[in-house]
Amino acid sequence: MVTADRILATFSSLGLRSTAQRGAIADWLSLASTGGRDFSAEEAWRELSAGDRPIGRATVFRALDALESDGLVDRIELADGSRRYRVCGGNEHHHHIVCVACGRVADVRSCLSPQFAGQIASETGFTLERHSIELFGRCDGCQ
Amino acid sequence: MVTADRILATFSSLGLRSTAQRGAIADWLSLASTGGRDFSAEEAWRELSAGDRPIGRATVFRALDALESDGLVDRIELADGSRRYRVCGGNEHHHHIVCVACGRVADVRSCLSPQFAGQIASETGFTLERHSIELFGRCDGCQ
DNA sequence: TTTACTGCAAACATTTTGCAGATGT
DNA sequence: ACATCTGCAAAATGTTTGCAGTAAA
Repeated sequence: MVTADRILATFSSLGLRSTAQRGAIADWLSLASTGGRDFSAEEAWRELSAGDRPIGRATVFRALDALESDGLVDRIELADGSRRYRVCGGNEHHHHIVCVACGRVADVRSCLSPQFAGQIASETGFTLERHSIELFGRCDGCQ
Repeated sequence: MVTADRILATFSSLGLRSTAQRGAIADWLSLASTGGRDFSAEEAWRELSAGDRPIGRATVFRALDALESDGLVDRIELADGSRRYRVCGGNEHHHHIVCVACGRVADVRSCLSPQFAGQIASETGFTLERHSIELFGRCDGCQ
């Protein structure tokens, strides 16, 4: 769970000013984080704008970009090509598993085994630099 | 390497008629397959249309959809969200590694270790159904 | 008072859709 | 003949950009 203050602090550490809009974004993201919720940029913008005081679409996109570059939020590219975000608090390297029934997302710490890179090298001649894994399954509630 | 005939046969096995356009698409894809090349739908359309006889954009998109549903071509969702295709001949489950320097793509047969699913289950409570892995590294020529 | 931020609306890139006419079976 | 395909152009989607005005520092 990531507090609004921490998000605000991240903005500031990126050299970005503290504005009312970023405040609203921080609040909203903190809530999303508490719920373990993932969302699209559009979705975030729509919900933020539904509130008392609307906010520009571009503002939300730009904020999300900034936070993602910092690592505070993760961008998840689903297998169908849709792009989603998730507040992961800049934790160390991890992956995500998406429930095919209810859409819930959980963090996964397990990762490629160390010998995997060696296997790749001998199989393809490539050296491995980065990887992204998207997992799909069923959460405990949906099995 | 996948022949144009095989692609045509795939169309037909999907209950799709054999048309001049699908013929041109089969030829082009077969060539791409020989070169181990990956491409976006737009790219395929542009090159196909550059030839003697232009072809409709939607036609190419629809053909690619059909072939992908059959598994003859793979859709690769890159980490930046861009979507690419690659003729993989309906081979069994595999992944892709993309060279960060030259963009070359290779097939990777290595996969998640068998105990991975168990690890996931104990860690998250999810059962694993599917996964997609995108790997990024450097090919032998670019190291 | 300076510089960054915001909102807007337009641009953008890519994909999908509806439909009338062409074409394969 | 009849159902499917095609091409077109329009709509849709989701994101980015340029710019003039607003607000933080």
